[in-house]
Amino acid sequence: MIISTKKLLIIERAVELFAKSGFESTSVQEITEACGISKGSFYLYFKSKESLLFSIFEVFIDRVSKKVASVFEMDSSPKDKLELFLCIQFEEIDQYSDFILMLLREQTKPEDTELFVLMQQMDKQLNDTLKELLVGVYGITIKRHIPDMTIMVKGLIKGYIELIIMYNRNLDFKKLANFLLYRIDSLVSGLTTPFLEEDFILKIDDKKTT
Amino acid sequence: MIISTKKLLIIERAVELFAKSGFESTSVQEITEACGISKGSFYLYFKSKESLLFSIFEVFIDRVSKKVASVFEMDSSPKDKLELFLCIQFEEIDQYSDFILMLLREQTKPEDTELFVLMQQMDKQLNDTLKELLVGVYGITIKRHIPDMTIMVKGLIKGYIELIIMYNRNLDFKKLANFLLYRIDSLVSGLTTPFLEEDFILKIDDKKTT
Amino acid sequence: MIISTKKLLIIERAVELFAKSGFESTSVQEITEACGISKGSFYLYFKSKESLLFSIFEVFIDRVSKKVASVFEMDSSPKDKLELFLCIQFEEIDQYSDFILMLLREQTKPEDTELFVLMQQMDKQLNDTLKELLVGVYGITIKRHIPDMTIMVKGLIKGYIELIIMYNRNLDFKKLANFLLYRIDSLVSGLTTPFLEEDFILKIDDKKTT
Amino acid sequence: MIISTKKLLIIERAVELFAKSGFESTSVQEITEACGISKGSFYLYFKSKESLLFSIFEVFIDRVSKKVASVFEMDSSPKDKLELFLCIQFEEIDQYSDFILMLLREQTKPEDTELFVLMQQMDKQLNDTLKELLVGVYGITIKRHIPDMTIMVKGLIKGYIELIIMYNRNLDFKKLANFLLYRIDSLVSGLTTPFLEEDFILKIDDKKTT
DNA sequence: AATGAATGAGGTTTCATTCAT
DNA sequence: CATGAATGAAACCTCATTCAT
Repeated sequence: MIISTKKLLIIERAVELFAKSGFESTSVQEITEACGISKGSFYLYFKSKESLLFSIFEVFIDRVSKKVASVFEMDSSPKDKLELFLCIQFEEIDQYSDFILMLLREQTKPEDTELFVLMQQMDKQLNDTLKELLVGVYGITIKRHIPDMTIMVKGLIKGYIELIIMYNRNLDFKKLANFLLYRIDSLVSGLTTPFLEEDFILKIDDKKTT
Repeated sequence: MIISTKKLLIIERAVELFAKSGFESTSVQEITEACGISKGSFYLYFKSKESLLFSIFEVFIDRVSKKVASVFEMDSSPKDKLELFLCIQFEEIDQYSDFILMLLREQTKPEDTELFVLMQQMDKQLNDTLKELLVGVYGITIKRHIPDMTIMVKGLIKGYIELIIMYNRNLDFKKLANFLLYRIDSLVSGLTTPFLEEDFILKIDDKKTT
Repeated sequence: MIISTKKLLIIERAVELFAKSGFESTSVQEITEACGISKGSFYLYFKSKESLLFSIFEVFIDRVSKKVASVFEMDSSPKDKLELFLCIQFEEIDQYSDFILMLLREQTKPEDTELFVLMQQMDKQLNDTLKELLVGVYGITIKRHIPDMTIMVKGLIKGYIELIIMYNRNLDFKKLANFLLYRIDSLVSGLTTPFLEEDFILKIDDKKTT
Repeated sequence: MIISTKKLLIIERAVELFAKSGFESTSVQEITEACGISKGSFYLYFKSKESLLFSIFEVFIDRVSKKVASVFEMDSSPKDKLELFLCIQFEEIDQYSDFILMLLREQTKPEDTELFVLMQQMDKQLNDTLKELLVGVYGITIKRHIPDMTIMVKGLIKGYIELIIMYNRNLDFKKLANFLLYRIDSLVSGLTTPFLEEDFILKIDDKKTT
């Protein structure tokens, strides 16, 4: 991931503009104007408007991945790792929140798009990470509940992220992560029969990678 | 809410197309072709492309509202009502799922749009309903946890809805609702100190209505 | 000129609307709405939107012609007739002023249009009338000056009509006609060499009728 | 007033087309075809079709203003200046005649349009110029007759201009100006009681500038 | 590397007119 | 006589992209 200064400039300005008005509604013209460069120059750095979106996403994923990786390299208890992981989700998404909101809104579905693939890879990565963390914390007995737990933990995270995004709330991420840790505990302790089959997530993620 | 047959036809086809390709990326041309009518006819039934979006939303809200209202009128235990409520969310959103996904993706932010107002009203209504149901089930001692519980329950619902939407999974909504009912039980029983203040949701919803 | 009640209703409402917004910018829809009839009905009475314009013009010409004819039938001095003629011009055009203004603005040039022909016939009629009146007042010696005098008298009339039209001024038409009578006298008394050839107007009007 | 070559090309071709078929009836398509450029290019030079009209008008006013200004700077008798002024009116309007005719026909009334304002400013300027010239030639005793004289002189000019415009007559402008100079003399010498009040024009022009 | 003029396909919308009822 | 749903051509305008300089 080596990116020229100019390319980064375009990415940064574009993130802001996309966040404000959406992808379709932001013209290349507006982007180049915001960068103080010519329209022609844009195509020197990006093959198309869509490829810019792709680059933005790449940069974002790169950042999150690095942070998550650092969590695993740390020498702390599984629970602390899970808590840290939750915290990172909030921190990162807080920074890119407007852009993420745009992505949610605009990303056109076509399942073959490069961008879509990227999003799915990211989701799979998130699923894997969560699984590892949950098994780390609750032992292998949790395994049959992984699909449900993954969905539910992601749901809880999303619930609070929406608050951050939609209402620009400044929340104490550390406290929130700690709070959620105990909610996850509650959920786990109450589990009996899983709703989803054990290999549910697996199946989905397999579809993604093939 | 009386809607002519033709208008309803357009709405239905449009929901499908919007779901597939997004709002901006679906042309009026495509919609009318899918309906087997002329481009001019479209504007007989809708003032503009955007007003179609508005109508779609109205129809959706109308349907959900009626169903939810029927839950409250029923003569069953609070828990059954909550379970039924969860079930309705899944059923309804299953039907309109693709369209909802599109809405999430495309709805341009401007906070003054009629459409945006409609969405917020719907959210407030959802919050109120949830609150009433939760208090019904868990008593007034739950009150200080209402903001967190609202966010979390909505998060759990969203988690599974995403499954439905993204992967077109046919799930057993009744079983899912029952499953979630017990998860909510677990969450409630583990609650200690709230993360959000008691009047948090209130504040947000107030901002919406003023 | 026998016109059905409904047809007259449409004509009247259309005159108002055309005057307000112009011909091109007034839709048949608006006209029929103003009349409280259906769009289909319009085409029962008029072959097309343009034919409506034609009808309006016909009605207007019919009115002016009748009034002018009555002047000639009167038993008064030539000068009084000329004065009366001037007065009629102001009165009539005052009534239809807004519509006339629209006509000036919008009438598309194409020299073959029925409407254009009608306008030219009307102009020729005006020229003939003026000629007869001027010769009546100033004798046959005025003949060589008829082209110039026609142009100039029409110019003077137009100058004041513009005042009426553009600024909605309520002027005393009788006084104005009398005032202009003396101006015409001044002009005639000062004439030496004509600027236009004697048969100038003739040539033009001939072109019109062939 | 610096205008790019291409912009000027569009203006020139547009003037011709507008003159032939009117503003509303001339499509941007037709204009660009006449210029040998693409539809998209048009919007590189003009924000909208209406703004083109505005530009055309600006160019025209600019030209006339410069010519009129040069008359005042000349070192000749007042009468010669008036004659020259009349001549310029005919010359300029001859060149833009068709377009002017279109303007008369199409300019939609709304009194707040930028274009409308421009037209009124131009008229006021014309009134002021005429007043100055008339006072220069006939002395201050003419003052109480200025409103009537302004209207009438403008009427006379218009009478002949219509000839030029409607019938594409090539007239000898110098001879015509000289001819009209004597007609104005006649009119002035015959004046007794004014028809319009002395401050009439003033009032109107005041309304224009406020 | 950088420009910006030029393109043209495609978008939304309007509207005069027709025709089955 | 009357209706109003339906049509489809044509209008204005936007925008991603290309290319000669």
